[in-house]
Amino acid sequence: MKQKQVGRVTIYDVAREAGVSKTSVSRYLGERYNELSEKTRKKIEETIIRMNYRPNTMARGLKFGQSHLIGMVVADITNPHTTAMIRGAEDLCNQNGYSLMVCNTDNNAVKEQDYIKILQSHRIEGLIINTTGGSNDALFQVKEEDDIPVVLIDRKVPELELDTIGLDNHQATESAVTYLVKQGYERIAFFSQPIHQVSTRYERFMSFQKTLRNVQHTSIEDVYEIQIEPEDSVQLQLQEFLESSNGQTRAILTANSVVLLKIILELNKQGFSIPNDVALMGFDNPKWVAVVGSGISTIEQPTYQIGVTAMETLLKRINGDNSNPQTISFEATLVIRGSTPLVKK
Amino acid sequence: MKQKQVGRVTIYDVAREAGVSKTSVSRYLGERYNELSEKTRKKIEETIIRMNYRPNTMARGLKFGQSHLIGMVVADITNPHTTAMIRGAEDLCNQNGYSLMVCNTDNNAVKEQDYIKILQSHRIEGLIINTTGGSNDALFQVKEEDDIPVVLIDRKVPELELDTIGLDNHQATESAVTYLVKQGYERIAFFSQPIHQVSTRYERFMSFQKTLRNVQHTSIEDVYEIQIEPEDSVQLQLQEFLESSNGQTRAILTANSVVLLKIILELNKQGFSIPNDVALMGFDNPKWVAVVGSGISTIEQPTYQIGVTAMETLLKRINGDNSNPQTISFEATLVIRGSTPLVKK
DNA sequence: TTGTAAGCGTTATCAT
DNA sequence: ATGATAACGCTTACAA
Repeated sequence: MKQKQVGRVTIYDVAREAGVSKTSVSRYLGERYNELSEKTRKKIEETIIRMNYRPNTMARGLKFGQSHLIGMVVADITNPHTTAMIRGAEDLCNQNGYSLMVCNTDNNAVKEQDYIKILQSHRIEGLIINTTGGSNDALFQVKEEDDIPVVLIDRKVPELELDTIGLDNHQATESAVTYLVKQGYERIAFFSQPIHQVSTRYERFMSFQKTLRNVQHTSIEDVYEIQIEPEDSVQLQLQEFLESSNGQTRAILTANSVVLLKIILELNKQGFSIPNDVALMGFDNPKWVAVVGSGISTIEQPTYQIGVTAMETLLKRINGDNSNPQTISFEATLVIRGSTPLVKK
Repeated sequence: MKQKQVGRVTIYDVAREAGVSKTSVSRYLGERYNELSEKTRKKIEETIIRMNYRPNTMARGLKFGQSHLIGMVVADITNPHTTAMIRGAEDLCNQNGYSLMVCNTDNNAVKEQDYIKILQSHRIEGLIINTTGGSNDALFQVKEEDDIPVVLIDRKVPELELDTIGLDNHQATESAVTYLVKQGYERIAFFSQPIHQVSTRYERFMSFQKTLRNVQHTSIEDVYEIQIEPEDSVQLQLQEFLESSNGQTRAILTANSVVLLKIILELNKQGFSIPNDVALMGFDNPKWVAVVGSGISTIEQPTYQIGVTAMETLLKRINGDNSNPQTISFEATLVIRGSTPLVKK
């Protein structure tokens, strides 16, 4: 029973057309030209082009136990930070003969686990994951049982002992908070989506508290965990902060650009002015922040580079590097714009 | 010689462990439980879970000539419009047992062709492409020779007779231009990246001209083709427009959000005010436009829905629909914000 | 230089 | 109800 996919040319078809054996065609594909006569080689070359033959990756993969596939699981593909990392990973992926399967989990742990299973079925040779934090067992299993290298990107999972590429959140937060204090802000609030489970938020939160205590010697903790979806209480939380700090100079630090945008929308809606009523600074540096008011100051990450490095690390592991898992943390850069001016006394 | 990938469990391993034949395991996988005794079934089930077995998609694919893979080639993954379409496509993809391979071409035709080849090698069962316009031969070949359904998304290729899902650019442009004229703008300019080759830009440009002639009875054509990268001449082009229209009320329409951002940056840099010096309206509706000045008016596309529909169309074709290629054009919605106020006479 | 045959993991066919 | 076997497209010993 012929099950062959309609229209697909196989190595056997090429061999028949060229009047040689499929072994010879395979030799041609493997570029082992020294094992081929000039004539045969030409004939095969011509036939392959004419028939538009493309080697079947699945058959090759079956033979070698290799898929040439890398899995990349991201929490939110609509986030510019994510897409920049994808570009970095993809560029390197292709330069090394791999293809990238990008999977978007929408921050949903169940989706994440499902995707991991699918990727396992596709016999990916490596996995880069920006995890929700809800699939530790699955990740452990991929790494230890399947023996497939896993690189965490952006978000850490301390208990997992995996290569981790991301931002030096402590340095980043510390420099941001220190800067805000130096600019003269008396009350500084930190706004983030739910802090626990996601390491980036947690690290930024911890460093925020710590730095504030060290630099400002305050015991007030203006930390707000907000919900972006579905119903948001941001409005109330914002009011709470602004009322409690009435008369003081104040600034808001946001954990990422999604929160940043939300805060700006709310401030606008409630008629507060940036930076007169409240200064503003946020993690991530999407291009649009330059055109909001007199510009929003941000904490820029080398996003593309993070993607590249994650893939580099993965490739090293694929190529047999067995050294201890490492964490690479990139330094952030403060990009100062109009939203955090020096406070006039 | 064992070439088996280290650590990967096969159907044979499961069979041995469970003390049955691999046929039985295969029956279990195919959920043909009526051909299995209760006891055997339990035993297999238990073994599969214990060994963490995952069926090998490549082997399955080889057998069936199916990969369960869909290719999606996009021109710019950092564009929010693109990522929204990807989400739509991906959601539907997964609901139907397919996986999506997303490839980013950076608007580079060579990269696009390379990706198409790779996807062919992976024996994708369908292709969704937001094409640069530089791989018509390759696309023709995928469709006609490989007999793999191809759906164009966003950008059309008239000579190719393919299903095309996108925006009704004529309706969108017409309503935008008409609106601007009604608001009282005397000079309206259209800013776009190079117009030819990319159908969306071309259609918007054509409708821009046509509508302007019909509604404004003008023969002035303020059309500017700009380069975003590497060196940009936007500054000069902007000055040219603003000087030549000195004394008139004027507006700028941008072909997409990338151009929009560029224009805003330049206007800011040169000290022009929106909307006092020039009104502004752009295609696409990224979230940030709401917080720039008093908001930028935009032409919103149902991006997610476009992605979903593209995938729906592809699935229909995969399932054997042979009817004539169709073009589905979605209606745009004007989202009016502060950048296009009524001109006071 | 060229070809034959076995095997990769899976499913379908045909026995038993 | 269960198992042996062939086949999918490809590569590689091994043989000629």
